[in-house]
Order: sequence, then C-alpha cells, then structure tokens
Amino acid sequence: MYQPTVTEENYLKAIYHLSNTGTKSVNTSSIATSMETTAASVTDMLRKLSDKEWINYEKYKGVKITRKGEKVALGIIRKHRLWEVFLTNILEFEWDEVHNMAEELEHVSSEELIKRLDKFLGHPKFDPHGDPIPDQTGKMESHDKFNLSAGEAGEKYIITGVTDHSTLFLKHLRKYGLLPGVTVSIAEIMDYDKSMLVKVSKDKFHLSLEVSKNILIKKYVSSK
Amino acid sequence: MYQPTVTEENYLKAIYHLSNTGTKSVNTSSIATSMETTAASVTDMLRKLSDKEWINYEKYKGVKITRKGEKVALGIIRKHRLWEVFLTNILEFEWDEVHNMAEELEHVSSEELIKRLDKFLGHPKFDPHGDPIPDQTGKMESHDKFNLSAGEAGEKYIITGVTDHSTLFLKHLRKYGLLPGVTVSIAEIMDYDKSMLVKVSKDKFHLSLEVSKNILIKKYVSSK
DNA sequence: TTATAAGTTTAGACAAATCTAAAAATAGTA
DNA sequence: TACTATTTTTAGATTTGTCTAAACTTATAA
Repeated sequence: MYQPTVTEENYLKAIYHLSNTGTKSVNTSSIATSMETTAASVTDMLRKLSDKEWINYEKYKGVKITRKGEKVALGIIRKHRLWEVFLTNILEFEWDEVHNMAEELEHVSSEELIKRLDKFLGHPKFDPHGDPIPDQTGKMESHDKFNLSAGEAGEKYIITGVTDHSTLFLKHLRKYGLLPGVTVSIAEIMDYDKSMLVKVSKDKFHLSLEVSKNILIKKYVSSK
Repeated sequence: MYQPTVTEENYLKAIYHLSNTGTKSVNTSSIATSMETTAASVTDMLRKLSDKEWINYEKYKGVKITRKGEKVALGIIRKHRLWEVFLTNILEFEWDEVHNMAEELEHVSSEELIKRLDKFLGHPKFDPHGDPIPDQTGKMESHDKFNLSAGEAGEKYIITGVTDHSTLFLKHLRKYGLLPGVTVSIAEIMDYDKSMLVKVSKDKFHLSLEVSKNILIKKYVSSK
C-alpha cells in the first residue's frame, strides 16, 4: 500500500524486536531508548505508523505491530541478515564489523536484488551471529535456544547465537573463539558470582555471568 | 571536513558529469533538468554546496566544481560503477537493469566496504557500460573514445561504451549484441540519413544515426 | 484516597529539501 | 540602445523528522 521511508522502516524493525525480545510491553520510552531519540519524537512517529496501519496504537496504551507492519519488519530483517552473510562470507569481514554496514544496506529497496543475493549466498538459514534469516514470506527457523548462563556444569553445548549484538561484545567473544557453531563444555560454575569455567577445544577460561547471559546455546548431540 | 548528505552527493555527481560531458557551462537550469527538480531548488542547494566549499558559485554566473567537490563526486562514481560490476558479474543482472540499484548502493558510506568489494571483483578498470572506474585517489583510465557515428565505411571498431545510459537504449543494444568489447565493422554509410549498415560477428543490420551517435568506439587493432 | 512520581502527549520550533509565484538580473534582438 | 524574453534568485510555504518544555495521564505509595 504505502512505501515506508527509511526512518519508518527503522521504527518498525525496532518495534518488531521489542515485541519479540523483551517481556515488557512495547511502550513509548522503550522505543525511544532503542531508537536513541526522545519520547516526543516517538509519539509523533507512532501516529504516522498507525495511520498507515503498520501498528495498532492507542494513546497512553502502548503499541502492537500489525500483520502488515510485521511483514515490513521481516523484509528489512531478511535484507539485514543476508547482507551480513555477504559481508562475512564473501568480503571476509569479521562478525563484529558488519552490523553498521548492514544497517545501511538493508534499506536498498530492490526485491530482485535481495532474491539474487540470497541465491548467490546459497539460501543461508542463519546470519553470522546465529540469528535466523526470514524467507520471502517471512518464515524462519527457530531452534530452541537458551542462555549459556542457564547451562549446567559437566554439560556440553553448541553456541547458536548472541543476545547482545554490540561490537564491543562480539569482539570480546571473537578473542576467545566463541562463535556460532563452536562447542563449549562447562567445567565448573562458581556459587559466589555465577561465573563459569568453560572449555573450548583445548582452551579453558573463565566467563562472567554478564558474558554467559548474552550467549545463546543448544544441547550438544554427539551423532549427526 | 563535512559529511555530504545523500542529496548533496547526488548534486555533486550531477555537476561533475555536466562539467565533463556537455560543452555548455554548468548553469542552474541544466542542473535542474538533470536532477529533475526546479531551478529554485537548485539555487538553494548551490548556496549550501558553496558554503561547504564543494563548488565555486557566484549568483547568475554559474558553477564550477572545486577539488574537494570533485573528490566527493569521484568517490560516488567509483562506488556506483563498482556496484554495477558486482550486479552484472556476480548477481548476473543484465547491463540495462543495474543503474537504479547502483544509484542506491552508491550512498552506502563505508570506505572499507568498497575497498573489499573492489578487491573481490579483481580491481576492475571499467563498468559494464564501458565507463572507467576511478581508483581510491580518483584517477581513472581514459582511452580515446569517439562516436560510432564518426566511424568510416570499411573500418573495424571495438565498442567501448555508450553516452545514453537509459534502460531503453541499453535494452535496444542488448537485442543486437552491441556490448562493450564487441567488434563492429561498418559496411556502408547512407548519404541520405547517415544511417549505417554494420556487421557484428555474422549478423548484418542497420543502425540509425540516433543510435550510432550514442555508441562509443575505439579503432580495432588486430594483434594483442 | 490523595499526593507524588513516572511516563506520555501536545505545543511550538527548527533544519533539510522541496515547491510555486513573484521579483530581479542577464541575454538576445530590433 | 532599449525592449523583450529567458534565466535566475528571492520570498513564503510545505513535508519529514527531530527537539525542548509544558501539560496531561497513569501508576505508586503513604
């Protein structure tokens, strides 16, 4: 119906993420924080997004994304994650370097371009951070991830993703070789601060709760 | 010094092209035509570009691009042409399909991205339309092109580019296999309308002056 | 339950890029 | 040269996305 502007696309993406990630309701101030702007600006934009039927919005009552809005958001997320795969796999950037470039590339409008990029990359299912890539209809895989901080001593896990996508955090993980696909065994969990001693291939090291909380894992299954 | 906006980048690109292409001076109305906007809007923008020292501008006296402005323009042109190579060589688009996508991709800001893209593509010297790609310092090859309409009967030439970049024209040329690199012999030039009978591999066909005027060629050299 | 705090919206303003209509400057021509 | 036509600029508005400060609503807690 309407063609969203770049700003509208970014708001819808933020609202989509807030709807699915946090447990709190999607309110004006949480959007303001995630968009790094003021509550007043958000209110203005919510009216516009509501007029275009991408969200349901009632004053003082918070926001719910509509089917239409979700479709826009998933389209942008698809583009973002495909470009991230391109940047790491083809142009050989590190996983902590690609986010800002993908933030720009995701707004390039051609659907045909993204279709061909997807094909060229071999229809990847996950981006370099382990996040699933929606297909053209918006569907995506979602394996039952949980936090490394909820893992048990003596168990073996595979890293599937992260919840903190900041460059600082990703760089930190890269230093330890903690990338999606890597196997981690928990040797010990400290009672005092919930920090853990982990083993990755032949290295052993300490992870704070702050770090383990932001790493997503699945159970290690030996065969296949 | 200043970071140009997308609009400023597009104005500088247009002014650069007008400075180098046409013989007429770069005046307000020619910029307005090429930017598909009004003379009033152009005047406003010229003041801004002048404030930022990308052009020298005197009221009613027309415009001259500065070194700084030329550097900005060449950076955009470099990005545009590298993305065009990517779209045709890697994503297998036709040469008449890539322009609009490249118009968006050229404004993605990362210098490192374009450096790696250039490397990935094998440091190409020309884009799919035969236009030279500036290097990081703004230098580019410029072989002595001339118009096919200035060619002589009985002579053999190699297509090096086009002067009309419209989809309509490029599609027309593609139908005849008239692409950069292809060899063309002029069999006959009609006195009446300056149309020409040309031979391309085994095909023979007629080209109007309208068409031949927009094809760039160089002399065919048999060895090497 | 009422006072206060927290969160949200409105009002009014601004910068960027654009427009139309009118005024001013330059160019072309008799 | 002087008149007219063309080109360019100015003036005043508009749209998008933003801001601060003030007003308003909802939540919290004595």
